[in-house]
Amino acid sequence: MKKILSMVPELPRQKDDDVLVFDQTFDEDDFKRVIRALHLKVTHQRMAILKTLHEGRRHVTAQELFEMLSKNFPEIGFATVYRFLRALSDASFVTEIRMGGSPARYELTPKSHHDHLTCVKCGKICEFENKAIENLQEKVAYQFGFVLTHHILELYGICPSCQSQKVVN
Amino acid sequence: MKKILSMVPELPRQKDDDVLVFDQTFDEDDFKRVIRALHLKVTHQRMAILKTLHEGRRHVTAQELFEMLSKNFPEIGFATVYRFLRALSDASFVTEIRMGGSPARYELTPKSHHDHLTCVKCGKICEFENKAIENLQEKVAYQFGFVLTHHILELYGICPSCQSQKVVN
DNA sequence: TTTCTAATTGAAAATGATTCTTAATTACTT
DNA sequence: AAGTAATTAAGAATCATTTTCAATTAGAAA
Repeated sequence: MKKILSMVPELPRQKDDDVLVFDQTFDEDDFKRVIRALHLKVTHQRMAILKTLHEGRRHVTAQELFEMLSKNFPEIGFATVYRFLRALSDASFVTEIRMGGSPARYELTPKSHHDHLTCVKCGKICEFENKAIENLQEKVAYQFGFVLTHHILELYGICPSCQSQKVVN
Repeated sequence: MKKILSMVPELPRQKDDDVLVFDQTFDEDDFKRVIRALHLKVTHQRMAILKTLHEGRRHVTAQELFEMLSKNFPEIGFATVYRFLRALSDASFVTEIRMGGSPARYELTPKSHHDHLTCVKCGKICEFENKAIENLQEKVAYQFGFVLTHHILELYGICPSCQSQKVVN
């Protein structure tokens, strides 16, 4: 039972409702189950994509994923990668993160939902979960008569190490 | 083929820290001031872009803006629109909203910051401001040692009128 | 006002991410 | 093992956006 701690640069001070998020682990059979749940056939390519998403770095772009896959799987096409990522994210098995105009990044949807705190200087991504914020979001939606389906919360700022860097321009 | 109806569809129940947001008004001289503040020359095109942004619908795409401009200004090119929107948003005079893979939408940056609540069925956009959420965001950033620069909070859900619609599919 | 020059423009080409099309291959029936 | 519908790789197509470039223009200087 391997726990993956994604790119958190330095241990933040933990306090009340902010927690680090860990991924669950999957084996081959889980992947097959995921693919079948989408009413799709189990192919080498799809297995490889899920495996790579699971084992590799978090928050990868479709291009990065394609390049990682190409090493073990030279004949894979990126249309296949995009196609399957699309299917996975439509069904919420992966989560798509979009920032600015840059390419979308993908990760296996973590069990417990989390949001991102990104450094605008170095691009470091921290993850957090904050129930208090989520409760307030529900409250806002309720006031407008909406039923919430999901949300995107992306915080941007300057991380500790970039703060202590000299401004060179 | 989703129509985006901007502005607030029905008056939401107002409660404590959620408030509707209204833009300030600008005149020609204000526009000139904005352009000069960017160290750019005052041109017909730039004046027209600001005017249209100010008078037209909120949350327009560059294409929509281009089409609105074309009516009074047939020879304008969309490179000009994109170019100036970019300059304006780099300097935070306009705010860029990106959702999913669809084209960016722009609005003159409102005095008071607000976030969006979007209906996933009809695309209706409501705006809200919630200081309590923003305070919590600062708190999260502080816990990670970050200094916040900005944030994106997009809530998605089903609006009252779509909730009461029969499911056809 | 006229002159000058660097900034700006429109048009079209270029780019980058993503999606579609195709004929060939493959997974899962029967 | 055979049949067939789904899937594939490759590349073309698309879509939003950016860049290029020669021609025009804003605004400083004379």
